[in-house]
Amino acid sequence: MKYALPVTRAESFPDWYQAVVAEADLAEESGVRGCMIIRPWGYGIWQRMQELLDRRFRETGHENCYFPLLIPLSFIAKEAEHVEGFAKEMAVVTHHRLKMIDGALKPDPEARLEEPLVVRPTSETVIGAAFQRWIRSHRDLPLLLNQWANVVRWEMRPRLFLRTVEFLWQEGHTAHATAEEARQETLRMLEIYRAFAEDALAMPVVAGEKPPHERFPGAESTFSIEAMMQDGKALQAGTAHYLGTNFSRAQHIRFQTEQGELAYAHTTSWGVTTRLVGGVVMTHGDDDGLRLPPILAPRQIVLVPIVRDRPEDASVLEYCESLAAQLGRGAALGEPIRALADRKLGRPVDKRWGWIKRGVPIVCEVGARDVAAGSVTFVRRDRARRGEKLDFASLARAEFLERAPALLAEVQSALHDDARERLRAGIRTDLATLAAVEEYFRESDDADAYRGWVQVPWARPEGAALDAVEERLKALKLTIRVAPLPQESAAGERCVFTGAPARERILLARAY
RNA sequence: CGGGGUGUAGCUCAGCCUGGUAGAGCGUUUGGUUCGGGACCAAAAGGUCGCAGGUUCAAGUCCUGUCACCCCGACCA
Repeated sequence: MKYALPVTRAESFPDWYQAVVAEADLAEESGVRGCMIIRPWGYGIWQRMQELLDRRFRETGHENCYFPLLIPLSFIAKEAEHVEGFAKEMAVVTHHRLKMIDGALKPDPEARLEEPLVVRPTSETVIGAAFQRWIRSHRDLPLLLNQWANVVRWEMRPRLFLRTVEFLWQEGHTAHATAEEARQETLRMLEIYRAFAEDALAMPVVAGEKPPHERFPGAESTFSIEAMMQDGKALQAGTAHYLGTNFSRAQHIRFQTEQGELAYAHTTSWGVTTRLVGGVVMTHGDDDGLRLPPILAPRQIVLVPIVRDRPEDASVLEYCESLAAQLGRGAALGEPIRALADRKLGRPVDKRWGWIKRGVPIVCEVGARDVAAGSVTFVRRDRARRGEKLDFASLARAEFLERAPALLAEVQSALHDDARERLRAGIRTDLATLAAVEEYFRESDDADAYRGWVQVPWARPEGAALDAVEERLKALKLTIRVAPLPQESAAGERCVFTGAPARERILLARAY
């Protein structure tokens, strides 16, 4: 069987991932380690994510703003755990001028900055400094901000979209009068991420709380949504942190309460990144390339005119253009349909496979026969093949126009259903002992064999006991993903690590 | 930062051991045949061999230095 990609998922999942990113025109290496060029199709997907999320943020009272890329070193130094967490991966600006020295362009020693600036790895500290000035009274709270920005973390092992040195994200930062309100905000944003992943990305996730050693540096508690990729690994797809008063104490974010007393504000931060694009690839992609949920697809229906340098070409092109325009006046999934008549020069077969690989939900071919018959021939990308061949269907033009919204909705829910079933089937809950877990994950002949996740009872060990747990998990390349929310009672169960009475259940998985 | 690699045409790579006229496939362009389920034939264009030194009559090839990137570990959205 011949597929559109040079490598299948079964042959090598990592190679397959790279092939999709390249063949679907999502992104490419830039020549600077860890920094990627996001191509128009990949950026279009990110922009759709931005549009959909930004709407939800604004609906919940958040305002967008923008803070600087460069942060004084002294700002970062204020929160001790924060420094420790990020110090090792910081890009630092030390000079402001270049000079020709011995024939080479180098930083001018005379132009050394008095205080080095770091390229933001996240913005808690700069935004906190502004909060400190803006928040004086309980009337200034809550303060609900968000920014869309790029950040830099000097990661050791970059992979396109999944872990890049520079990445795009949104970071929300809020300040509240009480711990309770800040905790609610944290959970509210977690829920927005969960619903967005499920509804827009058709990517099923488990939302929950991270164990202490996986917390954001400086956070009181960290929550995340975790998605299961087709190789069984977990991908952290969004995080929300309750920061308590850690940052406000470090940065003197204080206000006068209604009673006139001085109190520290409780802050939160939350974010999702361009990693989500990689998550969509590894959730929905198949051996013919990307498959995009229609809500996310920059183009939902693409019409490929079958032209062959013949007089009838003009009527074919006109048929495509008018069909695309008509589709665009219709609506699907709550928005106008995004249709495109692909008039670019080039061979129709190449264009067709290009759109298949890019994951367009419905790819149409319109030739002279369709024009004559008044019909539309199309492939649903979510189930593109019948046997070895593309599964083309044909409908009368009017019928296609009428059915298009339903077809797109069907593709959206079919992708979601498939992924949801995979997540459900991929979580083992019946491994009652650590030995059973170890056996399950033990390296076999095929080290990358699909293993999925394991849910086990957990007593929340701390200190040395937690370190011991970490060490055992590390040997299996496992991590604790989250304690899923909402938690059912774990009463009567025993922690698989310590044997102590369980307090909750946690998910173990290999992770990206 | 430790270990292992790779830099040669737009892309993927061969050539290096054993120094002697710069190569292949894909892609691109042109012409022709074919053409609604990734067609075929022919021709053409395209490279200061990562960079800097050195050895030599002669360096892509040997030596030294340097830079970049990739893979495996520690780190991570």
